[in-house]
Amino acid sequence: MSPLQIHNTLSNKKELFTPINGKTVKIYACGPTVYDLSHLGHARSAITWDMVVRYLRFSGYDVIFTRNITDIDDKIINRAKELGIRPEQVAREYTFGYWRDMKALNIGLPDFEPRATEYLSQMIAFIDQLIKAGHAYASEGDVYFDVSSFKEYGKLKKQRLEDMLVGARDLAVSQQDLQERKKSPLDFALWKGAAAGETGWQTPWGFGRPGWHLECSTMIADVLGDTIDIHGGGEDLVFPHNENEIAQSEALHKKPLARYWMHNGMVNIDAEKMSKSLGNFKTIQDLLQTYSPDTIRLFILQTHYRSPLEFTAESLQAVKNGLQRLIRAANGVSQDDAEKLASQMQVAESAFTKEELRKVGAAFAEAMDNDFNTAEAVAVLYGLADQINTTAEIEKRLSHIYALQLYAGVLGLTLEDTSQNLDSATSQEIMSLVLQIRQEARAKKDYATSDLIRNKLGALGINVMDTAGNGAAWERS
RNA sequence: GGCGGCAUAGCCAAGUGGUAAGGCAGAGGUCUGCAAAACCUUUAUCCCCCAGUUCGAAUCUGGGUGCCGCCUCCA
Repeated sequence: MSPLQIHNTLSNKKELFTPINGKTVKIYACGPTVYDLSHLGHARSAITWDMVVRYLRFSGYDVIFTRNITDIDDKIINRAKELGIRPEQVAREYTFGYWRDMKALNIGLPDFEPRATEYLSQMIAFIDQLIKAGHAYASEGDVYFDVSSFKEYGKLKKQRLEDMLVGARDLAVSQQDLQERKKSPLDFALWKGAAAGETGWQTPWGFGRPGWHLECSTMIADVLGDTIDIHGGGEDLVFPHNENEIAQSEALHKKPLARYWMHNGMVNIDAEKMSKSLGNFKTIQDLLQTYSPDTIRLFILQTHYRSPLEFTAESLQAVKNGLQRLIRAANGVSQDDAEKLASQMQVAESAFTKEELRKVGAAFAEAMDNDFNTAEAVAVLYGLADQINTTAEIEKRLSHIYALQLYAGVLGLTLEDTSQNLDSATSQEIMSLVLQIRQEARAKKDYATSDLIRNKLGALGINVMDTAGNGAAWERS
């Protein structure tokens, strides 16, 4: 097994990755709250975990990957009010939207994808256990986690309780009535009371809905177990979300929630974080109008997952241009090669075992083993493209094409050549051009040429029909 | 105010002690009827500034400056 190193937010260091149980790796990543269209920030997060899962599987691990969907939340309820529809409808619409976008971006399906509304009974049981264990208390229809009961609170964010209290003071002033129900401003809601008629569920503590952090703790315990190998999420979730997950789960189970905590960096626009609240986001749907899924993925993977990623149209265009070279190389530069490629992939696969490609594989693995350094891994892909383009030896070309496709695939890049896919407007123009050339041949009484065109088109399933005075019309037969 | 992170060429971006990957853009060239593609050459004596440690630092230490994130919903 490879000597994979992973940066762990808990220790703030790179650590050698060793799974709890042999080759099995249990991963949980925080998914979206479905109240609006997904944007590039969601894409970065999803692509990051997709890349991690793909590489771990490529390295020989059996990965169990779980990603949740938060489908009940204040933001969803507020959105529903704005739109005048039920929260369930909002959640359903944007859940489908998320799935559509993830599929478009070639992101693999998680092995489990629990939704918060499927976990009410488990969440209620979780709260009940926390109360019985003295880690939570009910207060006027709400239930709060007692932060003072969990000594390690703040270990992920690495902030002392006293310092956090200072920070929480302003909030306490602005939300006086809320704070009066809590023992400490740092205590967070496990359950929020709701008025009758609002969306909610009945519990021993009253009618209401779950706090946001609770679902992740509950789902992890239910789907994967008390301690998982890797927990992933956006950097902005470190505090309070992930910190609170740790508090809930570890207070109850007395075991570490996750051994490795991984966090992806934010996407910035004009040096500011892309976020819903700032309104400066680019939706995945919008981006896909202009850029291919591979372009978006390569744009994200050319930066290390923990670094901030600056979004500009220029850099996305630059990636698009660079990707062209990889695609051309991966699909054979000439038509000849493309045809041979299909029939000789077997040859390529056997040639792939040769020594020179071992070095390429080692370079790729070395990059990825270093905390998933995809920027370096991408450089390996470009190196392969150079090799392909500078040799005329067919066997070497094929084996390197095989390697390029293989490693690109580990990064989730398809390198699919869509350069010859024509839209219908373009097809119309081309037919118009062909028929114009044919018309000029007929005008010169060059019937050999005009008949050749008509017969060839006929063989392609296109009927050409000459008219008396309006040139020729065509249709698919 | 507290905590954390970042500063590398025109742009994007790797590199955490051994003498600056890769991509884009630019320049020159080869090939070509002309293009395109592809290929070759070229583009940071230097990695925000100052001081220090070291035989040796973009990489370590200290001090500045600037930017960002979290502390409130957020991938």
